[in-house]
Amino acid sequence: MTSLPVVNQPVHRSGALLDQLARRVRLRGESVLAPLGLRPRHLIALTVLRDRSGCTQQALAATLEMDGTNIVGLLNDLEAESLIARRRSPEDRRRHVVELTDAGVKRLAKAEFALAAVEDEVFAALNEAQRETLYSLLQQALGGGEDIACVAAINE
Amino acid sequence: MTSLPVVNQPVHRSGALLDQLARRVRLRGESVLAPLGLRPRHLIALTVLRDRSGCTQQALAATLEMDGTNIVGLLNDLEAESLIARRRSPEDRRRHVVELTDAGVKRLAKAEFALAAVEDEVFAALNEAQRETLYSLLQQALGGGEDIACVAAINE
DNA sequence: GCTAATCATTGATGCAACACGAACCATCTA
DNA sequence: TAGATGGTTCGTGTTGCATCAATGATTAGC
Repeated sequence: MTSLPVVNQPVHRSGALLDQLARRVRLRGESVLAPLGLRPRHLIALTVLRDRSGCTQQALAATLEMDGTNIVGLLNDLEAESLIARRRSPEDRRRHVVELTDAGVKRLAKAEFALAAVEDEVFAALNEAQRETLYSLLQQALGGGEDIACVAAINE
Repeated sequence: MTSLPVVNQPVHRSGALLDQLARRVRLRGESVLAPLGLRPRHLIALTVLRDRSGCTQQALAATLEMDGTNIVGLLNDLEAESLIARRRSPEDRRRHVVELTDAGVKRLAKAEFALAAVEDEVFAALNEAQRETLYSLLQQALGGGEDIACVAAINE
């Protein structure tokens, strides 16, 4: 190979940091979300569904990387409050197609608004531009991964 | 006010994304870490301790935002494998000062090396520069927060 | 049309990560 | 000397999952 001076940077694993930061958001977020009748994972599910409405439960399980049985319970919670709706898929009537309802969209917006203070606190050390950068990096990292699974599931 | 076109961006809450991405890393990381006798939270603790060796357990509890009693158990695990050492603080002999041992540093490096493949997979959609940006943003966000508590605890 | 395989659902069981409280010892502080 | 504080131990409870087993509805292979 070449004699390029391989920089050999000290690796910089983000995993632990990510975990820790997520924990902080979750801890504070829980108490903020509670009055809205939501838990962190509900919020995640709603967030995912906003972008990918019309997902199969299987595809949802894939993106959330959760067991199918747990998805059922989670959707039960959300459906009980009419935040999502399950329709049977026309092509394959075994499948349920999950969609965000208007109420769901509103509740999600409400939750995000309520979380503003929380994120301000957790991300206090970052300025506006940095937060935006962080957001788009996260979005990109997540989007690149299992997105395909969901889209494929829809299009097939 | 001015007639500047206020962009009114759609808020962009990173919380849910952060949670979701952290979950992915954790899920994959667990199986990689297991052979090393570590769990995710051990890795987090070691990571924190690398930067802030000589922390009081209280300060550690603050940064990790964990209950003091659980810190004890966590440190017991790490001490049992000689990855950390507890010394009594000279100024206040009630306090334990926690330090990373050489073995701890090595094990941590080993773990991070083992996690390379995991992060490559999870951050596949990000290039090298983006990953580095993400890392420093996370670092900055975390450092800005409870850091003070730890440093203050040491310096007082 | 009979027989798999598949999707969603329910229920049971279990584990691990905590939080929380009570009681204890050693130590510092007033 | 009395009271607060840091760490430790133990017990208890909760929650977020995974996992396994069983069922009903549907589709697909032959």
